[in-house]
Amino acid sequence: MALFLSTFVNKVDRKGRVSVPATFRAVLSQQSFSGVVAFPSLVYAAVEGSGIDRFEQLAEGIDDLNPFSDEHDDFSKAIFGKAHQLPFDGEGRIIIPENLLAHAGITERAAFVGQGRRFQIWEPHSFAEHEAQAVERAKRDRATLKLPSAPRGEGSA
Amino acid sequence: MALFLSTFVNKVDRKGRVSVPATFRAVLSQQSFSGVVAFPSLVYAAVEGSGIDRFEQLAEGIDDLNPFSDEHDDFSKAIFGKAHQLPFDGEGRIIIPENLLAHAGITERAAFVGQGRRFQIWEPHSFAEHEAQAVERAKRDRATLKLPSAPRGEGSA
DNA sequence: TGAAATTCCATTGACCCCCATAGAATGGCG
DNA sequence: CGCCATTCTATGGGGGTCAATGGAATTTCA
Repeated sequence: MALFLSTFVNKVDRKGRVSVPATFRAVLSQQSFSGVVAFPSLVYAAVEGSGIDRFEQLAEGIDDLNPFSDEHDDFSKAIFGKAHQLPFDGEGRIIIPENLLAHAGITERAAFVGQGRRFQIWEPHSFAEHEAQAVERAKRDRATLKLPSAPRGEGSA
Repeated sequence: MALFLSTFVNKVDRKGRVSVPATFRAVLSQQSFSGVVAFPSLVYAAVEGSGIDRFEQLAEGIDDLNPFSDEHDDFSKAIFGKAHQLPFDGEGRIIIPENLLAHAGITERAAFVGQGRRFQIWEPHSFAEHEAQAVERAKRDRATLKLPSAPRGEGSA
């Protein structure tokens, strides 16, 4: 299994440590860096997370664009410039940096939301709100959404 | 066989365990994750189930489009964020999480309904109701149903 | 030397593995 | 053609293990 699935809400202790869900850990700790790579979401009040592998892929992708374009530069600053490598401690916990916590409004609990190849970390309440809307939109757009070949999640037989 | 066929009603024991029908198990346990991937149906009071393979395909496809677009973010949250990996125990049982049970209204019995490439899990009574209506609709729309070229006849008598 | 951060140890509660049983299905053999 | 032996599926329960969490001990760095 190499997917991030489900949503887990874990506690942030007074030292700022959070347990990364065990199933996520299983995916992450097999990669060349044993930990989480995190950066602020460009659109949400949330933290984007993934393993280092995906990040390396992303770097490659960006390099394939025009390396000297403005786009490239902006993107690099927005993502790489703000990304952090967060190593696991012995028990599989990480410490999320202050600025990321602030960006997501996280204080004592953190919701790890699986998104397939990546995941997000939210403040549980703001996630609940966002999720409700996301599900509504997904429900509405379900029929028209273009999915690459694969499983039609639902609907017709 | 690589299809989920037929309907089986199994018991949910007091620990929340349910046997997955053996024929379903045969399909699922060959995949890279030996168990069920389940998430709440967007349209029915039922649980959608499949193997991890379908999900990996889906994740890959979404990822290939635009890794950081929010175009599919709603969909990801509605599906991946609410999906659970339910591993088989030694006897081929799974534990369906509380929120999924609630979504489907399942308490002591669960109906596994084959749907070809995927399956659904229903509370038996609400399934009976749903099925009756589905049959009605099928009867009514039978004339307009189009099948893609496929071979006919044979199969089950 | 003091503060912060990292490693180590302890607790608890949920989950998973193992074993046991009954009934159904299967197959072999008289 | 029917009976018995074997296997497999569905089910129940007990105990060991691991994940999540808290705090202490030790290290690091200014």
